[in-house]
Amino acid sequence: MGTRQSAIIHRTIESLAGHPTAEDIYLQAKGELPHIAMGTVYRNLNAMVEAGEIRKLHTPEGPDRFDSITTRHDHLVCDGCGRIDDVMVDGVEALVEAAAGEGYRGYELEVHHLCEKCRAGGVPDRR
Amino acid sequence: MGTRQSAIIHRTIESLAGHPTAEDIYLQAKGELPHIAMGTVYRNLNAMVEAGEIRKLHTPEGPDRFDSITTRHDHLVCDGCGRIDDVMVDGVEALVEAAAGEGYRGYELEVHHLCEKCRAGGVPDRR
DNA sequence: TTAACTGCAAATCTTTTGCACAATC
DNA sequence: GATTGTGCAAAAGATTTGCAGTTAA
Repeated sequence: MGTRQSAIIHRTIESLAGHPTAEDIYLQAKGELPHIAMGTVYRNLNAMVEAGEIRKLHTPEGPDRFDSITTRHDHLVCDGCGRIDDVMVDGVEALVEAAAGEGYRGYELEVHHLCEKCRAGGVPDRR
Repeated sequence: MGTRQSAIIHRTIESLAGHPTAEDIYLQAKGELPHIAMGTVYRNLNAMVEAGEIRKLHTPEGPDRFDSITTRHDHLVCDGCGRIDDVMVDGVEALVEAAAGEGYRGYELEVHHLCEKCRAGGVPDRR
C-alpha cells in the first residue's frame, strides 16, 4: 500500500502537533529518509488534501499550513506571532447555512486575537 | 496630498467592483498612467491595508484580492469558478467573541458554495 | 533642499512541473 | 512489464526590495 515516502509523510503530519508547513514536514521526514524531495512532499500533501485526509490552511503571510484534524473545527490565529490554535465556535453553522442558501458546501472561520504571550510581551500586532 | 499614482490607485480600487487582484488594479491604472509599476501598486495597496482603508483577502489558488469595503461583512466563495461575493451572516460575532476570550481582535468568515451558474453548468468543484 | 515616492529590474519565497530513473503491483 | 511515484533541478507565479532618479512638500 503506497510508497515508503508516502508512509513517512502520513506518519509525520500526524505526529507534528500544531499546523506544520510543507517545509516542517519535509525537514522532519528528511530525518528518516535523507534523500526525500520537497516536490514529493508537496505531491503527497496535495493528494491527501484531494482525498480529504487533511486540510490546507492559507495564511496571510508565510507558506500554507496543513491540518491533520479533519473534523469540524475553527482556527484561532494570533496576529502577533502567527500561531494557530484549534478552537470550536458552536452555533455558527446554522447561521451560515441560512445565509448561503442552495449550493452550500461549508465554511471556514478564522478568529483573530493576540495570544497571552504576545499581549504580555508587548509584541506589536502584524495587521 | 500624496502622489499621482497613489490617487489613481485609490480611485481604481473604488471603481473596480468585486474583489480585484493587484494585477487588475495595475492594468486599470496603466490606462491612465502607462508607466506605473507593479511594485508601486503593491506598495500603495499594502500601505492602504496597513492604514485600514482596504482589506486583503487570501485565496486558495491565485493571487490575493483587495476589498475596498471595510465595514463588517463576510465572503461567499464559489468553489467552482472562484467568484467571491459579499454576504452578511448575522449573529456570529457574539459567538466568536465568547470563544476567543481576552485579546480578541476580530474574525473572518468564508462561506463556500457552488454558485448558480456552476451548479447549472455542471462545473466540477475544485476542492 | 529634503524627504518621500516611483520605475525598473533583480531577488525572494513558495509551489509546481518535466523528465529520467526507480519502486511497486 | 506496465504503471505509478520519486529525486532533482528548473520553471512558474506572486510579491518584495535595492537603488538611482523623480516628484512632492
